Amino acid sequence: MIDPLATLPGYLLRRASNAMMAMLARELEVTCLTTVEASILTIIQFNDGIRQVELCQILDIKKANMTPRIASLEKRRLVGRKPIDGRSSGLFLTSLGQACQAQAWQIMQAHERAMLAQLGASESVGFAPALVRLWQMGNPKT
Amino acid sequence: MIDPLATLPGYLLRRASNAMMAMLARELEVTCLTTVEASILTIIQFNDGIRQVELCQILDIKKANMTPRIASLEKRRLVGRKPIDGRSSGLFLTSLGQACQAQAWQIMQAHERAMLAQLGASESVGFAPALVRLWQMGNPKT
DNA sequence: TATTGTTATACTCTATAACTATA
DNA sequence: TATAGTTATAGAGTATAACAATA
Repeated sequence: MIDPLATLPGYLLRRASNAMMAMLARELEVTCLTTVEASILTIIQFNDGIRQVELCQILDIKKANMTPRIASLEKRRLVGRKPIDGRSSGLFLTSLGQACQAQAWQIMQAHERAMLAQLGASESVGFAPALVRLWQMGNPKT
Repeated sequence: MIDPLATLPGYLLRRASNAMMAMLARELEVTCLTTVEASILTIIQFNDGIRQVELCQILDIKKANMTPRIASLEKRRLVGRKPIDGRSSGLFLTSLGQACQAQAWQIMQAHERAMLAQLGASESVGFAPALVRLWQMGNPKT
C-alpha cells in the first residue's frame, strides 16, 4: 500500500502531534485532567490572578468555550475567582488545584523528556525552533 | 504574561500542527475540499481500487466515520466504486475527481515548500525524521 | 466465525451570534 | 462604545455498539 502523504512534513507534523497528544492524554488520566485542563491549571499557577480573557489569548481558545471549562474546574474545587472589577475576576488555584497541577506538571515534564529521548542529536537540536517558526508562520500578527 | 507551556516541545508540536492545518485548510478552500478529503482523494489516486477499510488503516479513521465521507465524495461525483466481492468495493477517482485531486495535490506540495522555506538548514535537516520517530512512538504496533 | 460496510448515537472541540453588566 | 463573561446553538471530528450481508 502506497502512502503518498507519508513524504509530506506537514502530514507527519499532524500525525506526530496527534500521537503525542493521545499519549499525554493517557498519561494524565491519573490526575482526572484533560490536556487542556492541565494547561489551564499550569498557566494559572504561573500567572496567579490571570483573567479568563488572557487565558483565552494564550491558549487560543474562544471565550465562549472557556466559560464551561473554568466552570467545571471551579465546581471541582480546583480553581477559584477573586473579583477584579464588576465584570472580571482573577483566577487562582485552590490548594487542591495546586496539588493537582503539580502532579500534572510532573507528568507533562516526564512526557517531554520521553519525547526528546526518542530523537537523535541531529533531530532534536533544531526541533523546537522549527516548531516555533511554523507556529509563528500561522500567526501573521505580533 | 508568562507562558510556561511555550518551553515544551510537545506543546509547540500541537500549536505548530494546528497552525499549519488551519493554513492548509484555507489554501484548499478553492478546491472545495477539506484537508481530509484531499488526503482521501490523493491516497485513492496513488492506490486505485483501494477498499475503505484500507483507507481507514492508512489515515487512522474509524470505518464508521469513513462511510459518510466517501458517500459525500461519491455524491459529488469525485469518487466511484467498483465491486470487488459482495461486501466490498474498490474505490477510484472519476475524471472530475482526478482533476480535483491534481489541483489539491499542487496546493499541498506548495504548502510543504512554503513550510520548509521557513526553516533554516539546522532546523529542516532532522525535522521529518523527528516527526516520524514521534509518530511511531505513539504507535507501539508494527 | 470473521470481515466489510452501514446506521445510530454520543461526546468533545470549535465557531458564531446575541445577550448582560460593567468600564 | 468597548470589554468581560455568559448562554445558546451549530458544525466538525471522533468513539462505540449493533446490525446486514458476505467470506
